[in-house]
Amino acid sequence: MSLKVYNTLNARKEDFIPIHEGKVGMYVCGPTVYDTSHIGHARSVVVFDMIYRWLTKLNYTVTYVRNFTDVDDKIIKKSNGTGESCTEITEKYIDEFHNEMDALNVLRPTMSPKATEHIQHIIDFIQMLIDKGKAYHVEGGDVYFSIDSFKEYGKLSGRNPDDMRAGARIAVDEKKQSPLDFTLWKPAKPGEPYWESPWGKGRPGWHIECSAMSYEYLGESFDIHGGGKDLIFPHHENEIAQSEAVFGCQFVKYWIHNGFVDINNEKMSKSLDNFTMIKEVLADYSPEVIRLFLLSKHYRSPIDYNEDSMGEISLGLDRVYAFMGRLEDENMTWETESVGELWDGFVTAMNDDFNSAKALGLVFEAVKKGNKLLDDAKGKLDASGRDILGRVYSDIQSISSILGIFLMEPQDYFKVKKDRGVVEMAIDPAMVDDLIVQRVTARLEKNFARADEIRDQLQEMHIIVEDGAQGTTWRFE
RNA sequence: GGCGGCUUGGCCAAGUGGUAAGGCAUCGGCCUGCAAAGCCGACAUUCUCCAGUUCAAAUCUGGAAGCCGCCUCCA
Repeated sequence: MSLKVYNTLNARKEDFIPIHEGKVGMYVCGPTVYDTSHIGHARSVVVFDMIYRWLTKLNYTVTYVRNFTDVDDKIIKKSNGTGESCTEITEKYIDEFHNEMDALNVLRPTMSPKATEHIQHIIDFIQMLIDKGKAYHVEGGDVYFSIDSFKEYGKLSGRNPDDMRAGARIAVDEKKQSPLDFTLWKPAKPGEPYWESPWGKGRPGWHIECSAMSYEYLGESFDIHGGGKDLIFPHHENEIAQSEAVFGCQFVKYWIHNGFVDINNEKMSKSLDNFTMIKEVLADYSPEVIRLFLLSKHYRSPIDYNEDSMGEISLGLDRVYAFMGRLEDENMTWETESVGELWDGFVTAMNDDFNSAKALGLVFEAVKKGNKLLDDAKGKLDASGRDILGRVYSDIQSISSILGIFLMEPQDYFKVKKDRGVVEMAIDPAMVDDLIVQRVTARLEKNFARADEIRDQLQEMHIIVEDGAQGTTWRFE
């Protein structure tokens, strides 16, 4: 049972066979650091984090590179607007990005290179393109890639250069030999950041940094290149053109692209003013709820962010933790050697193009079965029951290390949730405990009217009372 | 205009040609003083529609309708 990956390049699922046995080179396009990251960035990062973890679990030695684009027109524009230097801006947002991704329990890539730290590599790369007749330098300092020099242009996005030439939406630039040619190096205007180059003072275009940096860290040819669907054209198409034009061999074997996050069924856009930032989401939901949400649909499908979905996801997470809590009450321990049905199903799901949605379905199915087993045992689990549940317990632990969820101790999870509620609702826990004690007393005295009155009172504070075998507990709804 | 994708129960959603996972919600039941939690049962003879291939199709082919994305910065 081997890994299958949907490859954008061939528009089908393919067996994953790395170029070098046992090793995987993976490059994912990171953010342009000129603004706060939104939930869409989080999806891409979390999805590739899951992929990275899974490849590692399959015993591949993975070199995972995710860049920061820290030289760009948008950064310059922001700098002109705020008065901060470009470096101040990029460092601020790189820090913020790292903090937010750490909060979301995302593993750091092997390398996180910045474009500005690879200017010489970029210049060398452009020079190689010029030397091979694939790029040209025009008066004024621009260097363009020549589309006509690369016959396979369009193979990733399924576009035909002739059709595109006819399209009215391509801006025509007098200096370009063909309207489709794109910028490799652009001259600096007064006041703009610049680097010295054979073509004068200037800065790199957007696409070239990824070709240069991926070559630097992963070589001429590597296994996986990822990013959001929107990058297929023109960004990734142009990367292929640059790299294959220079090296004459296949740039990337598997192209993986994640789908978008919609907000209330609408695309995030400036005009709708509905960009939902990661920090806002983190303020409302726990990191685990966010990860669970982002992984609850297949990574290539669009996913809709809205309050109802997040509420449902949150309930689902409670359910899993409640089950884990029950297992721990039975003194289950983590036996790494023991592998159960759940893990086998999980492996199959993950090997089928990283189907985390299917995998999560399996977890819930196991929770349901496990709960039934516990109920049927009525507190007296036999050896076979303990064995089955022990495997489920271990399997969920293993799964948690891949999906990056279900990582907490159940009691801690519910405590954190409760603490969060206490702060948000401005509740005094001592007062709640006092009411609970009063209610317990009333119940002992069979004063059920009083007991229910107290419960109603707590209910108004969004507090649910639960009379369990180990006594009465409370939680927020 | 060019390219691509999606359409599965009230909602979200998985689905490998062999007869519809899972979650949320709802309705019964067990448990409970009553609840909550948990469990059990019910809940799509059917997968947008039409036609075709096949012993067999949600899954393949052709067509129609609706929705969405990319082609300009975008995860």
